[in-house]
Amino acid sequence: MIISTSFYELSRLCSKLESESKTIKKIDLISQFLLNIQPNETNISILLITGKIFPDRSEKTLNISYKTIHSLLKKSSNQQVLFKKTYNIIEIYEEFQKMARLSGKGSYNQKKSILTGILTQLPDIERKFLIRMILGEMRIGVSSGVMLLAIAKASNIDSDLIKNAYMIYGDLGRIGELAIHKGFNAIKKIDIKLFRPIKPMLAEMGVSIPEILEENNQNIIFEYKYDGIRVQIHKNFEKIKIYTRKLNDISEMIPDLLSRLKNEIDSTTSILDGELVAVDKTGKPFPFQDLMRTNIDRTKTDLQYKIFIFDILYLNGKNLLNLPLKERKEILSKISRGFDLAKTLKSSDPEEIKEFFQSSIESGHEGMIGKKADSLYYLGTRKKDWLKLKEDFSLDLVIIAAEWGSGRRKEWLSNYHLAAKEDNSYRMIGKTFKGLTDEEFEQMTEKLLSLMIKQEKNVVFVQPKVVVEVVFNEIQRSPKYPSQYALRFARIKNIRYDKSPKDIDTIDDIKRLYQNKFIKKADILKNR
DNA sequence: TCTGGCTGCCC
DNA sequence: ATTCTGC
DNA sequence: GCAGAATGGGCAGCCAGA
Repeated sequence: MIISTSFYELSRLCSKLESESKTIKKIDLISQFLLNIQPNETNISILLITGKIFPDRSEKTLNISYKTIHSLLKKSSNQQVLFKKTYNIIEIYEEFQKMARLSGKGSYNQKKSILTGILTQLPDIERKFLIRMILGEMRIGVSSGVMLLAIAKASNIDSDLIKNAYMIYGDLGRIGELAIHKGFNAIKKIDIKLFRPIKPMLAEMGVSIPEILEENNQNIIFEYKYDGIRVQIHKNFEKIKIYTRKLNDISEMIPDLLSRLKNEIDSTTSILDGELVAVDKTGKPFPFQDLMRTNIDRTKTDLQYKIFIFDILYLNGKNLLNLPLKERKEILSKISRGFDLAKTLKSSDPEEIKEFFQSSIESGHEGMIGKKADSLYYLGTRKKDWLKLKEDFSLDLVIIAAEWGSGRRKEWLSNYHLAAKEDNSYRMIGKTFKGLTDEEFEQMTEKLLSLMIKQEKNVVFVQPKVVVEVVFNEIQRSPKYPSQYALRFARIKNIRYDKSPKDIDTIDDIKRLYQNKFIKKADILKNR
């Protein structure tokens, strides 16, 4: 007789994982669990433990998140349920599938009633983890990385092989199922397949040009870093698809480029890596924000899409991932018949490299990326082999409010509302939670509480006294903040207890910075 | 039919 | 996306 | 050095409710 695993047992595992900090022990717990459940539960258990519900390469979504769950919990908290149902893992998963299939009129309410049904029946521990699964935040210290190791342990297959299979296949649950129940040969067989996107390699943050040169033995290829959407192009003769970093298909966004790719890439089959941007007729790039505005009337602008290709992963049936970058680049330049390639520089002269960086900035781009010339293409991971440098800016701003954190930041005010000066008041231009150490969070919490004016829900409003130096990468148009501006990627660089809020930067300063960026960037509002 | 809120997905 | 922290 | 957690802004698309 087959005994299916209850959702309670899965929740118990999650609970144990939450209280266990050692990675090795987590791996132990998970692999034991995976070996004890039924074969047809492996796939979905892996997805649920890692908070995924649906695999990376999947169009399915629940369209349920924090707000919905919060409102359901408020309503259902006083309902008494007399007959509790016990769910097994598969039943829970079927409910998720059912919710994902719903769409159209009445679907949202239907989803809510399904979810309420489940939530009211589940005991606390199961409810807690079910909610976290839906939110995609398990907070149990297990994401794909640890899960891969657990699968490797349970299947007794080398973890690098498992990892590689996952990065190629894009479905951790299925990889686990194959590894544990079909074994080594099934995993080894997994190879790149056209129109099944693979996880792109990622870059780490770099500090400086000398650091990049030193890190990589001077043997570096530098490349412009374009501010757009990372895209992976799959091409089989006439058929072309474009995928994003998270493996979603965005081919429909750029029909013009598809036909250019047909004509200007000389290959029968290929997979290419690049960045999608929008430029005006002089070649100036539009801000990222405007690249994303796909539903405005484009007939009144001179906006056109471009992809700058910088890598090739596959050509005419051959996997190129294990060729050194410089060889992949050579192949790429051979097959491009006029299609745009990312601008590159091979040099170890710091002065020349600095000029290259400056020219990227002057052309309106984001910065540059230094890549080790003999590095292989590591799927889905950040490696020191690729180091990025971006232009950044800084402002002195004042904290006008703060939000209580969650998880390990529960006891601290950890998310700060930042404001610039305007006349004699302060106008909010964004939030940040980045840049402080635990110790600094602690001190900052104490300081801000001493300046508290009032608390509303999760937000503590304070007298504008604490000045911080905030680093960011761009000033954006904001539809949400009264100042009409917002900072992109804001983080605190320094706490300036020495500085008075009277002397901080002003909304006028910010406005000027915003307008200045259009010297280098294209302006979508110009012709409208 | 319009508006606003929520979610997902880009960064 | 960026940053910090524990392993 | 890696993996995970904690959170940022804007835009499109969908749905509910007025």
